[in-house]
Amino acid sequence: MHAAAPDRPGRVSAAGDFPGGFPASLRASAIRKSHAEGALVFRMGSRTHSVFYVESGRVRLLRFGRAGEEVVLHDARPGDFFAEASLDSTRYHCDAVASEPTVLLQVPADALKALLASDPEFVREWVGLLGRQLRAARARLERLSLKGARERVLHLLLSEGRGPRSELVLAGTLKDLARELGLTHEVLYRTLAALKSEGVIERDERALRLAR
Amino acid sequence: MHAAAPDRPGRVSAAGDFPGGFPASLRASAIRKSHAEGALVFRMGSRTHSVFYVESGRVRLLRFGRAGEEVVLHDARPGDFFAEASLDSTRYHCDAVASEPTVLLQVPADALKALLASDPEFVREWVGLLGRQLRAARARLERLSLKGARERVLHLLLSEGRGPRSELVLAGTLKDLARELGLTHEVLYRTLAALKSEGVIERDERALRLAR
DNA sequence: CGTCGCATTGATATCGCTCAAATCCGGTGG
DNA sequence: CCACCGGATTTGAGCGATATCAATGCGACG
Repeated sequence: MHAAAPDRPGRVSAAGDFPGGFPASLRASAIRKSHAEGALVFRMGSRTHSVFYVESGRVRLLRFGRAGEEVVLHDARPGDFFAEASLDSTRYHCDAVASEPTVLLQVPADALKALLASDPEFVREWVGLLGRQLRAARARLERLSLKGARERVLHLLLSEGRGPRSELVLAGTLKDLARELGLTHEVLYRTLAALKSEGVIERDERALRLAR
Repeated sequence: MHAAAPDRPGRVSAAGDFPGGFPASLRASAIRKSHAEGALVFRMGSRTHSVFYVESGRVRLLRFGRAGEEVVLHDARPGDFFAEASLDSTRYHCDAVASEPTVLLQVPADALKALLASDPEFVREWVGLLGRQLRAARARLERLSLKGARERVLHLLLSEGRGPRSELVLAGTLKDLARELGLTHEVLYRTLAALKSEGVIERDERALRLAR
């Protein structure tokens, strides 16, 4: 269920998909690039050329409805890969935008394919990475299919939290968390306040955990 | 965006994840097994031993909340793999239940790992499979993060439908579709009726499409 | 010190959920 | 052949939870 390594505390939207860090075997072909806040890393519909790894900063994968509503498909944080599923696709299927100043390692798709064809150890790492991301996406799916705000919060704690108290360290703001949970921030505030006053959870500066 | 091959019409919850069919290289190590309707293929928490391919029938991956609410994580149809993300995990993280009489090809994890370590062509197929499933899961995530019933239906048509009219052939019942969309069936019926009366969509025996 | 964004709380509106009932349809058995 | 049954499909009515609109406090930052 968990994408993160057991030695790290539970986090939200701040994965570090590759516990081992950036694979050494990819380093030679990777190009380091910096992006300013708001910069477009790639645009939906452009030809796929690379897979990316976040060294620092943050990149959001977005799609837009006709009314301009922005939907976050993925929120890549330091240690995450993104666009890794575009390997066998000819076009990017969403926009990638740096939501803060960001440094990326950009890996040409050709190099990655070559490595997959020649390095069994790397294959193992890469298949593991995709599997973890898939499980994480399905966990989020499960969470969003719950109806109530309270149930989603509790599900998040239970499935992502660490330790006997299901402690969860918040990576971003509560507004970010609200979006991750498919709620408005107002409802999340109220729900957390209610859970706290009922003695179900405890709140900390940057963490949530079950009370008992 | 699309998980299905371009030559097939858009479908819902009836993928066929592996356009090329069951990989020939896996056939030797695969075991064919039949399951009656309602049979448990594996249970959450048991040790991972195999990855599965649906020849015929249907398998649902389920998790249960404390109140017994059933959440469908995945609905595997003929041509789909499932539990493929459990390769590097030691325990299954959900239950797998045959929701109708089902024939599966069961592939021992060891055999799969061996193939990944030795057959570059198979690696390409497998990485492609995982990537498609990841994109499909994220598309569903995007859909569930939309607020209104109407928006979800339209998003489904736009993202899964085929051809100039975004035609979508329904694999199951409208109740199934409602669950896939995270709605009650009543709301889905009403929404479809409204969209139809407004001339936005057309409905067929087993298909939906944009009117225009 | 002024501004901006997050956090918080209040009031109201909206939309989907729940409960209910009627119809349709395929399948089954008498 | 027909009555009957169960499940899907529809439509209605009302409720409740979440969204929306608003206002305030607070801390960071220039």
